[in-house]
Amino acid sequence: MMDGGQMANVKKEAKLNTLCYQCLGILLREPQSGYDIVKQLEPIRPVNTSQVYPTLTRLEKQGLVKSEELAQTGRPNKRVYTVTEDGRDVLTDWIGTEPDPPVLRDDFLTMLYSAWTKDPEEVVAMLERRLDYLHATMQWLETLLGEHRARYPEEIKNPRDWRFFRNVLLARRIANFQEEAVWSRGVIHMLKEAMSHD
Amino acid sequence: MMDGGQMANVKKEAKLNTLCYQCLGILLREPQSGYDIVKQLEPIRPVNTSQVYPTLTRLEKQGLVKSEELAQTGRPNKRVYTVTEDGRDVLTDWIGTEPDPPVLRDDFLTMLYSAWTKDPEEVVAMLERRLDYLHATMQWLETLLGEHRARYPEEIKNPRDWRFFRNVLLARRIANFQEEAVWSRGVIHMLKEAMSHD
DNA sequence: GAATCCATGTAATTGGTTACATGATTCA
DNA sequence: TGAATCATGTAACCAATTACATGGATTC
Repeated sequence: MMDGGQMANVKKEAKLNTLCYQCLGILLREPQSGYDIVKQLEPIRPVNTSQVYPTLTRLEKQGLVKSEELAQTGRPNKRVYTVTEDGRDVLTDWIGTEPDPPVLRDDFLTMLYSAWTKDPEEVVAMLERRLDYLHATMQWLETLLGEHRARYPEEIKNPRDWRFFRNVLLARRIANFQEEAVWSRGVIHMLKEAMSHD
Repeated sequence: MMDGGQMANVKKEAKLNTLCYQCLGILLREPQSGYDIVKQLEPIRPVNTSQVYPTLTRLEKQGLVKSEELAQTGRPNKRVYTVTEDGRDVLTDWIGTEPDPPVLRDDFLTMLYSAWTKDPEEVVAMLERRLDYLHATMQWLETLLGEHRARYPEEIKNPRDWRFFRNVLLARRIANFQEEAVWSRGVIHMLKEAMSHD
């Protein structure tokens, strides 16, 4: 309050990376520890503790989050982080700005890129294993989505509640995997067609 | 030929990253320069020259590619790289191994994750701008795919030709964008529904 | 006259992964 | 008895981006 002008400066100087905004977003839903964040972030963006802990320390130094030690019995103490007013402002100022184009890193597709050097049968086998992976991941995501919808049947309809966006973002990922499964089956079909003409 | 045993060792020691395999794959299609690789890689995986040039130097030191200077008139000389036998072996040995799970980096989705802090109208505006981006990118990819299919109508049917895989991989990216566009319109619809009930 | 294309690189910095260190509790 | 979960961190390394440097040819 007293040094509002200085705080505004801090806000403008801060150039944060994606992980910072992801941490702020997750902590705004509910205050929690670095360990919790890593687990919550797993379905969206796998990240290591060795990256999260220093990030939280940095955010605290910048005054965007604050923390307090929470004593626990039978397990190690927790350091629980909460988003400050400044942190919330930095996050909401960022939302709506022009994002960088999305980037997909997928070694499987890199392999397919040069799969013309392989026997078509081998490529079919690769795609079939990929389908197994896609189905397994989809089932996991569908379980998460089902639980979410069962637990918050009303909140997921309210765009002012974070559960609305968790609902649609989970649905999007599932649709994405579904679409890749359809495509994979199409490519398998094309490969088998071509093989039958030899 | 003389030191085949040593070469086999080199092959096994080499632990390459994704970019290395992408460079080997692109050079196996056709020998070309670092500059060419950056441009060819653009629709799949945007990468800087400052990462590609050192990578090619490293691959050459490992004997996986070889290069020769190509004199040009009216423009700078080119260093054209070609994949060696060892390089081809390293690449084909890698294809078919278990790939790391794919990772999507997308700041737009990170923004949506915390978009419950914003007015639903603002979120609708964000999604509509996203649709513009999606349509523009799709049109670009569809142009590339159309040209490819027109130029190689026979080759794209042959799974022993790299053009087959370029065809299906481009189609996959387009389907992906298409699917996200459908999803975006769905979310816009849900937001407008919720807004009308206030 | 300014911007873009062609062409190759180095240096500095940030982002991200892997390995290491510690230690109690719970479950198979 | 060994593995997994909870919990926090540091150190070393590899991956990737940004900035810098150079310079002729072409296009607007």
